[in-house]
Amino acid sequence: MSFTDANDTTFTTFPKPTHDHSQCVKDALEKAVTICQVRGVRFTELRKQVFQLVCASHKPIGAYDILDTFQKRGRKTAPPTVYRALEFLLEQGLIHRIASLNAYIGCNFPQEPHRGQFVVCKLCGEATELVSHTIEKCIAAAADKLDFQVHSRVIEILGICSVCQ
Amino acid sequence: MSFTDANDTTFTTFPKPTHDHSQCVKDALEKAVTICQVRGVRFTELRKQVFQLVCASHKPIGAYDILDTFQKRGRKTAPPTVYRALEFLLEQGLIHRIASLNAYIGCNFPQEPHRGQFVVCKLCGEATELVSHTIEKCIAAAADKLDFQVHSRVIEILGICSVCQ
DNA sequence: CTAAAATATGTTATATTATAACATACCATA
DNA sequence: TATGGTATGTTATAATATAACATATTTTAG
Repeated sequence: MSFTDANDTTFTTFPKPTHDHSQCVKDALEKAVTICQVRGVRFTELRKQVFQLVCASHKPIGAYDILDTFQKRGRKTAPPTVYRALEFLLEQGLIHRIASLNAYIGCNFPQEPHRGQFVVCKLCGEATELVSHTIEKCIAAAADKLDFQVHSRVIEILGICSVCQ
Repeated sequence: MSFTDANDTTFTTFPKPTHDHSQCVKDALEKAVTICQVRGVRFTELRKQVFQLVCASHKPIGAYDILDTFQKRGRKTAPPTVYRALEFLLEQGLIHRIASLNAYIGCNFPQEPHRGQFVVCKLCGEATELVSHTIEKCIAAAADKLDFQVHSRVIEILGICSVCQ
């Protein structure tokens, strides 16, 4: 599912339409449970449900989509409930926020702390995560030159994926 | 004001507090006028005013800040007026949008089409633009690997600038 | 020069995304 | 089992952005 190229970039490929997605969500959830256990943080039922909704597709999902789903399921929910769960998941690195879409996506490498880099298809909405050490290095070098302390980065590549071309 | 390093990255330095900013805005405006003339697009009074407000500082500025300024000046203005001017300026590459801040900043290299990369200080709000060809190349390589057509990118580095440390 | 078309702006209303502030519930542990 | 910390519920509102339609201005073709 993920591989590393000559440029030292780790990819997840765009998910094949054929892949077993329910398994994919199950795995992610299991991983997340373990991570939270190890860290001694509380992966509550609410947080689990939000996490599962975010992971329910490989398309970034909006906070209000999550809200709508909860409401359709008959759970009376207000925005802060969703946003607080998202905040927790972001802090734990279990999901990422795509700033250019105001949307959230499950993280493919939750074990290791890292800054995600994203490739997002403007047509189908599918997104995939990269971790390019070359880009990291290049940013680090530039920051160093400017004597700038990097706290976080937003790297998002928008365009058309191979399937949609 | 701008220089290029060994990594093939063009920087604008964070603006010195001492620099002659009114001159800086004047220059930017002049450049913009020329660019629009050459392209045969209309740099109307409204667009000029919005451009000048965006360039009035080196901090990214919000659409509603611009709106407020217009209103304080006695001009009755509604959001679409501002957003349409911003849209024009973005299309012409005269300004950039900082997605992680929902804010807009003047472009330092408006002549050449390029994708800006930004370094933004979370304390003082000052921002500076990079154009790193290494990052470009790295992204291009990754996109190529994924058979992905790149339309646009969002690259934003957030942290603390040298002055604020 | 003028009518028609294209472009730009004004105006009203509303959509979308996100947070503040305070109340209540739950849970770990001493 | 009281207590303090953490999580969630609830109400209201802030902040950002766009839709839809009306009017004005500019450009161009005849």
